[in-house]
Amino acid sequence: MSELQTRTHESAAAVKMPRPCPVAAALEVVGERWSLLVIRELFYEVRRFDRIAQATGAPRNILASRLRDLEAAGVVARSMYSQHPPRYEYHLTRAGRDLLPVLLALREWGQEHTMRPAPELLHRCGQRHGQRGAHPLHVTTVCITCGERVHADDVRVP
Amino acid sequence: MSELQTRTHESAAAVKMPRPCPVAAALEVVGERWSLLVIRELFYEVRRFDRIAQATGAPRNILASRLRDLEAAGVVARSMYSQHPPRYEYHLTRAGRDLLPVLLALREWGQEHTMRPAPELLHRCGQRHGQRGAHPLHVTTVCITCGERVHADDVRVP
DNA sequence: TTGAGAGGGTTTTGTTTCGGAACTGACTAG
DNA sequence: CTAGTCAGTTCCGAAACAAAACCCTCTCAA
Repeated sequence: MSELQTRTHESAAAVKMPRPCPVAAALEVVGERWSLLVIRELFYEVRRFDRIAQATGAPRNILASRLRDLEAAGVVARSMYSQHPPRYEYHLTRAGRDLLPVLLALREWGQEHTMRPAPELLHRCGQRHGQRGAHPLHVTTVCITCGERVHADDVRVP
Repeated sequence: MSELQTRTHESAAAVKMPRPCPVAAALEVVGERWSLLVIRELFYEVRRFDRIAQATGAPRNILASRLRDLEAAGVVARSMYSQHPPRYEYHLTRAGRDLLPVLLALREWGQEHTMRPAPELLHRCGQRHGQRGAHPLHVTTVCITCGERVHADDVRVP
C-alpha cells in the first residue's frame, strides 16, 4: 500500500485528502488478506509455517509474503530453531499481542452475526488475584475513563 | 471470497481444513480493502457516495462494489433520497453498528503503534443517567463474565 | 545407501482484483 | 445555454493473488 493517510487532520481537510486516522494506519499493517488470521494462529501458539498455512488456508507464497511484511512491521518476530536447514518459528511481539482486542472484537461480531458454532475460549480470570478457575470468554468494550460500555450513539466527533 | 471456514471444529480437525472461526467469518464480510474504512465513515454519518470516496480515498468503482457487497451482507442499507436521478444514502444496519468495537480496537492499536496524532472522539457518558458532559474516548476490552481486562496470557484454547 | 517423507519455503504461471481516469446520465443553479 | 454536482459505470494496464510444481536440507526406516 502507498503512504496513504499519513497527514494531519488540518492539511487533510484543506486538500480534501482521505481522513487521517489510526484505523486506516492499523489497516495498513494488518488489513491485508490473511494477516489477521495469521495473527490469530500465533495467538493459538501455532508457530510453524506449515501449520499456519494449514490452519488459515492461506497459499504458501502469500503466507511467506505476509510473514515478511508482518515482521517488517514489528508485529511478528521469528527465531531460528534449527541451523542447518535454517528454520524459524514465528511469534508475536508486544505490538502483535496488543492486537488481541481486535481479534476478540471480530470474534464477537462473527459469532453474533455470521456463525453459530465457534471454538470456545476460556478466560483464566482471577488468577492474578489468587483465585482459580476459568470461564468461557466473551468480551465487551468499555470506556477507560468512565468504565461504561460504549454505544455507537454516545460517540461524537468534535 | 469462497465459502471458506464454514465447517465445524471437529470435521476441520479431521480433514485438516482451515480452522473454523468467527474471526474468519467476520473477515469474509468486512475484511476486504476499504470495507472497514467505509464503515468508519458511516459511523461518522458520512452517507453519500462522493463524500465516502473522498474521506476514505477508495477508488469509485471499488467503492461501488464494496457498498453493494456490504449491503448484500446486511451491514449497510441504503435509502433513496432523490427519485429522478435515483440517489441513495447509505447507513449502517444494526449489524453494522455492532462493528463499533472492531473499529475502536483498531483505533486504539493504531494510535498506540503507528500514529501520533489522531482525530479525537468524545464519549458522552453518563447521559443516560442524567449527568452531562463528555470526555475523550479511549477503550479497553473486558470480560463480560468477570469484568476484568483481558490479557493475552489469560486466554486459553480448551 | 537409498529412498520416502517432512519441513520451509521459492518459482512459475495463470487468473482476479485493483485502481486511475474518462465517460454517462440526470438533474440544478446561474 | 453553460457549468457544475452527484452517483455511479466502463475501460484498461498494473498489481496482487493463488495453485501447483519445484528445491533444498535433513530425518528416519528399510
